[in-house]
Amino acid sequence: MTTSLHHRAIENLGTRIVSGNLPAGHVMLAEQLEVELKVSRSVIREAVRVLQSLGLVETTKRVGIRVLPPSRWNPFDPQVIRWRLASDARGAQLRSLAELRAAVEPAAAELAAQNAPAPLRLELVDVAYAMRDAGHNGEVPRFLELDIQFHSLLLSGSGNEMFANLMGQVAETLTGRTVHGLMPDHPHEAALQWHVDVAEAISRGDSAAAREASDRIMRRTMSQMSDTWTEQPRVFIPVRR
Amino acid sequence: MTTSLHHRAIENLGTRIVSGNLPAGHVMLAEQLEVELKVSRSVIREAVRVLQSLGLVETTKRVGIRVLPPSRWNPFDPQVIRWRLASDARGAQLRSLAELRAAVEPAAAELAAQNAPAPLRLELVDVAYAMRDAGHNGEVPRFLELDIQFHSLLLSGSGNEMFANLMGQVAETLTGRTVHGLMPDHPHEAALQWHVDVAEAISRGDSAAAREASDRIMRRTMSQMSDTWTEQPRVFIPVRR
DNA sequence: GAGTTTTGATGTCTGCACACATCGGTGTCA
DNA sequence: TGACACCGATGTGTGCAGACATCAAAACTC
Repeated sequence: MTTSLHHRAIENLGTRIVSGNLPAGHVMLAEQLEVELKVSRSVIREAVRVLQSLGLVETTKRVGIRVLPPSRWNPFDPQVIRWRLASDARGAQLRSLAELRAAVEPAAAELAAQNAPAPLRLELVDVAYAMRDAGHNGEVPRFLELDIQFHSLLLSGSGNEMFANLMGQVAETLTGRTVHGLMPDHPHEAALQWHVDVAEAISRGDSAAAREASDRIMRRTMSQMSDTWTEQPRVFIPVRR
Repeated sequence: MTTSLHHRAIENLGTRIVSGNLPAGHVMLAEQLEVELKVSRSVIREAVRVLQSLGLVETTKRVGIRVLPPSRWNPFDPQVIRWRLASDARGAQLRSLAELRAAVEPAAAELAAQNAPAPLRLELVDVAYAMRDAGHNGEVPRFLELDIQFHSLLLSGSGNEMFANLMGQVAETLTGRTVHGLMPDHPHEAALQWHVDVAEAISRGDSAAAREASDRIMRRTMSQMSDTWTEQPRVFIPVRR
C-alpha cells in the first residue's frame, strides 16, 4: 500500500531485467504480465512506458514487449544504477561510478574554485577540518557522513548541474565502500590533509591547486580499489553510426 | 502518425516544462490536459508517468500534476538534454556538456590505452590520420563526421559504459559547435596532431601519454569556447541531506 | 486549536474498437 | 513444377470511455 502498483511493477520488471533474470531478446505479453503480477492493464502499460523510456524494453505490435540488451540501457538513470548495484554486476557498476567520479571531481574542484558561492566555500572548509578530526578519532560513521557531505558540496559548488547530480551516486559508492569493509578505521593521514587542501584552495579561489589536491585524492582511492576490480569483466558498447 | 500519441504528449509537456513555459510549481489537472491535447486519459497518464520518472513532475492526490524545479530534473537523460538544447538554456547546456566531456575524455583515453580491444585501436589510428587529412584540405563536413567518430571510438574504447553513453551528447556538442560557426575552416594544426598523438598512444598502450594528449585537446577546446559562455548564468543545485 | 468530516483529484480496473506488423495461403509467371 | 509477389487472416499493442476505490488537502465542528 505504501507504494503505488505501477511503481512496484516497475521495480519488479526493472530488477529482473537488470539482473539478467529476463535476458535480452526475451519477449513478454502485456496480458501475461497482468496475470503474473496480478495487476490491471493500465498498471502494466504505465510501467512498460517508463521502462521503455529507460531503454530497458521496446514494444512492437504483433510481437510484444521485448527486453533490450544492456548497451541500450540508460546507464545514468538512478533507477538503473540502483538495480545494477543490487545485481551481480554490482562490482562493475561501482567501478564505473568510481571512474566517473575520479574524472569529474578534479574538474568540479577547479570549477568550484572559480564559481562557488562564498557560504559554500566556508562550509567546505569546516567540513574538511571536521573530517580530519573524525578520521583521527576513528569515528567511522561520522566520518562517512562528513565524507559524503564534503564531496556533495564540492560537486554542487561546481555550478555544473550534471556534476552536482552525481552526488547521490557518489554517496552510494562511499557507503558501499565502507559497508564492504574497504575502509580502514583510521583513514590515510595524507588523504585527510588533501581534503583540507582542496577546501582551502577552493576557499581562496586557487583552481589549479584545488584540481591537483582533488586529483591526488582520486588517484589514491582508485589505486586502493583497483585490486578488487581486476576480475570484473568490462563491457564495450559498440559505436552507433 | 509515425509517432505514438503518448510520445507526442511527452514531447509537448517536456519541451514546455524545460523551456520554462510551464514554470516550477505550476499545477495541471489530468482532465484539463485531456481536452488541451485532445487525447484520452490513458495517454495522459502514461506520458505523466514518464515525465515523473525524469523528475519533471510529481503527482499528488487532491492537488494534481505539479511541475518540479530544474534541480529535480535528471540532467543526464537524453530527452531532457535535447529539450534543454532546444530551449533558451541551450548555451548553459552546451557548457555543461563540454565541461563533462573535458573531464571525462582524458580519463577515457587513459582507460582505452589499458583496455581497448585491438581492432578499435587500429580504427582509432586510421580515423585520426583521416581527420588530419580532412582538416588540411578544409573538408568541413567530412571533418565533423570523423571528429564525432574519433571521440565516439575513444569513449567506447574505455570499457566504461557510462563514458560510452556520452557519445550521443558529444556528437550534439560537436555538431552544435560547427553549426554555430565556432569552427574555423581549417582546424588548428596542433590540435590535429594531438588527435593523432592520442590514437597512437592508445594504440601502443601508453595510458599516461594518451591522457596528456587528450587533456591538451580538451583544454584547447574549452578555452576556445569559454568566451561565448561567460554570460551564461550558472545554476547551483542545493545539497540534499 | 485539535479532531473529524467532506471533498476532489489521482489510482485502479474493465470492456471495447482500432491500427498495423507478421505470417501463411493464394495466385501468377517463368 | 517451382519461385516469387501479392493479399487477407490473425494477434498484439494503442487508444478510448466509464466506473469505482483511495487518500490527502481543506473545510468544518467542537
